[in-house]
Amino acid sequence: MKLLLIEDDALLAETLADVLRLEGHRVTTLQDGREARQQLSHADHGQDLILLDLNLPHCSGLEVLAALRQCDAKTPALILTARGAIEDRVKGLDLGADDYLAKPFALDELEARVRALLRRQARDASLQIGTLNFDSLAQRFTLGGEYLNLPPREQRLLACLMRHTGEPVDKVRLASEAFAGESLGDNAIEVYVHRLRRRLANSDVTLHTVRGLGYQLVSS
Amino acid sequence: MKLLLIEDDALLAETLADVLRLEGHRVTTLQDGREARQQLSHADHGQDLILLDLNLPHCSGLEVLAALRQCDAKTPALILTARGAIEDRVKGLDLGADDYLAKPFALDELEARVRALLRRQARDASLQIGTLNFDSLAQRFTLGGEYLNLPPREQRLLACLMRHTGEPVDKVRLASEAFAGESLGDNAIEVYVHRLRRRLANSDVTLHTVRGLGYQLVSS
DNA sequence: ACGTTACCTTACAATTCTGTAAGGAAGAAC
DNA sequence: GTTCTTCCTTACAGAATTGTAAGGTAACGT
Repeated sequence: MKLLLIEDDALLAETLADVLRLEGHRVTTLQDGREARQQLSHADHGQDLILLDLNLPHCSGLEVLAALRQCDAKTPALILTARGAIEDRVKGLDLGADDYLAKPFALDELEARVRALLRRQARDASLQIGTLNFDSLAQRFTLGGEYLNLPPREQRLLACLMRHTGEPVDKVRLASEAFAGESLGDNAIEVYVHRLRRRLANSDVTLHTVRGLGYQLVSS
Repeated sequence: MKLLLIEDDALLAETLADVLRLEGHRVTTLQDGREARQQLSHADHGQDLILLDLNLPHCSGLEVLAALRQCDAKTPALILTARGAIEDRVKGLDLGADDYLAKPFALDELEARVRALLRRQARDASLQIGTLNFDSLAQRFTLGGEYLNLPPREQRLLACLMRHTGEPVDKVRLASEAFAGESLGDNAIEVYVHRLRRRLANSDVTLHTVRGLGYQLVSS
């Protein structure tokens, strides 16, 4: 995931960026408010999450946020603010921030909040892995540009796996997430997996089994 | 908006509930953890936002949260927790909470956070008409609380109609939006409509035909 | 190596979905 | 009214999906 960190304290910025990189994200940092505003004032800035300090040189964080929300209501923004500045936080949330963190904060907490925001964002984005795409608006899969018509059970299975791209999903979880409220035969999921694999053959997407942990989609 | 406040301190609960009611929300309160878990462990609890104290009698707030997320990944949950219990907050966020507030907190801040969560929720609102609901996360329909399993063609037809709730959708549009890239028989859509109607019979949702303009969902 | 467990594959019958066609009903236009 | 058009309903055969069972394979622990 691509994160943009806007923070004028260079030391803090580097520390945070490192922590987030360890979590597997690509992090860009900016020190200057005006620059940030410029970069965020067109819709395709390409970021998945903005971390924004409110106290910036040249242009306050609130202004940056306002500029961001003017052209992009979707990308989540997490505000970093000095403890006690409640007013600012309230203003920030009402301006369209999704969350804030009061300095000083525990790094664990930062990570947890970033995870929470990215998880939520992942819910609405159209899911993609390799040439396999799930358009959440049209409710349809495409594979290599072609529509992929799946029976309901396989569709739910695949959608669930795509929602958890990168991590293996075990059968119990699949049963409760993808087939909630439906009766499932003994080895039903294994059979669905098998049938899905047949459809995904000759594509760049493979349904790996992670023994003991579940199934996982990977693009080769 | 309907809020559920789960907080064992009766005095605090009433204060908060009053504040939120002043903002125009309908607030229900619960004191007991076990009761809360029970009420939230089926998907159609009907709440728009859960405010959850972690320190509850009989059943911890984290358990309540886990039970909620088991059957409903959608409804935002805001955790209320004692200041300093960072561990709990991190756990809560990773369990699927959307936000937390450390006690004691300013009422302004509570209001701002509730607004932020409800605003966000409105963005990815699930489609609803009468008791018919389309959960865009789970990719599933429910009708009167029951899952409604539809064949792919009927599912696309219904999803398309729900996306245009209120306006009639004509056959050409249905063909291109719901069945893009698929060959359609002469009167195929009429047949699908007929089959869908059979399934929606005995519900509060009707599929009206607006002669010359298309089909339209209405809740009676 | 052995047994155990988890997972794979296959096959088949039962069910459900799909396309097509044909005839009927209802509204609009004349 | 009549005619035309649009939409409804029904039925049926072909196709696809689903549940189930049975036997196979591969990884794992001891």
